[in-house]
Amino acid sequence: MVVDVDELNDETVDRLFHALADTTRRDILRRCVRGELSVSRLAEAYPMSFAAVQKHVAVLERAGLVSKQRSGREQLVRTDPDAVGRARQALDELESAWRGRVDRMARLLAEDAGAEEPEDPGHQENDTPEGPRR
Amino acid sequence: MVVDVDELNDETVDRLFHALADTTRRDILRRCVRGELSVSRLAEAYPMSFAAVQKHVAVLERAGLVSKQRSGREQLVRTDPDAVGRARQALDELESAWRGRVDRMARLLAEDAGAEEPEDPGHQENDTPEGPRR
DNA sequence: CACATCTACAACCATTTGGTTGTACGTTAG
DNA sequence: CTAACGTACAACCAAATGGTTGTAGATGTG
Repeated sequence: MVVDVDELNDETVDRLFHALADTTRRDILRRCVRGELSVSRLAEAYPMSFAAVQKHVAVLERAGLVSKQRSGREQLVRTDPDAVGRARQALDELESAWRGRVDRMARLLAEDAGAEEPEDPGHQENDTPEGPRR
Repeated sequence: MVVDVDELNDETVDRLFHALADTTRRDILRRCVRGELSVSRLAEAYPMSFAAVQKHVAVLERAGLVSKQRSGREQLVRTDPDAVGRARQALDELESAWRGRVDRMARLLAEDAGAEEPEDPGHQENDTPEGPRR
């Protein structure tokens, strides 16, 4: 769903996967899919304090997985339908390296190509091996 | 293929996404796709110590994303082609929550149903707060 | 109005994470 | 055999994470 051409930079993907790497947060995502829920309503479902759930929602929000909308004194949380699409895209970019999706693959492989290539879109790499230690 | 009916429990998905939530580790995955690399070879590519890279590889290994195979005095790392498939499956399970229903109508219905403890088809209903631990 | 709710946020604490250095051990090269 | 290499692992450290409690500000309700 209109998720394709975006460039997902490292920080974005970091936040995305980090947000997904917690059972409680994934459960919050599932709950807020079928309808907006207030934070306090959410908090009732988990064996932790309101503040803790608030923090989890904040993590999801910074990752772009949910958004909050004020309604009176409540803050309604709803998951962004395109969000999982972004995570999927990040996986696609990984998977394409060996699943043969040629279009993205070229750029990903170009970063190294077995020898030394000046282009390094993904990661800072020591073209001059300055010695890993120290 | 060969990725379908597996049960992905919470811990597994936690480890999977956590392993993916780091730029260096994702880069290691990409590098080890095109061929096995020894850990020390990998370590040359990053501005950190050998031991640090070793730890990253260990995280990827516990997540099932790579496997190591001894070859002489070297330990060759290669990524598991099915691994990203497992991550994708975890996303599928999230996405199916709102892929399987007509979005806007679902939200309208959910406003109502959500107010009275809806059954939770497809996931562990957490209405009894005993939920995820860490 | 008084009061209960819902939220925001700060301060604090224990554990984990991501990095370091140092040491030990097996394996290959000279 | 000796030396260099590749690895494993322990000990240590700073910072982030995930949780707590407490306080305070808006907002709805009697």
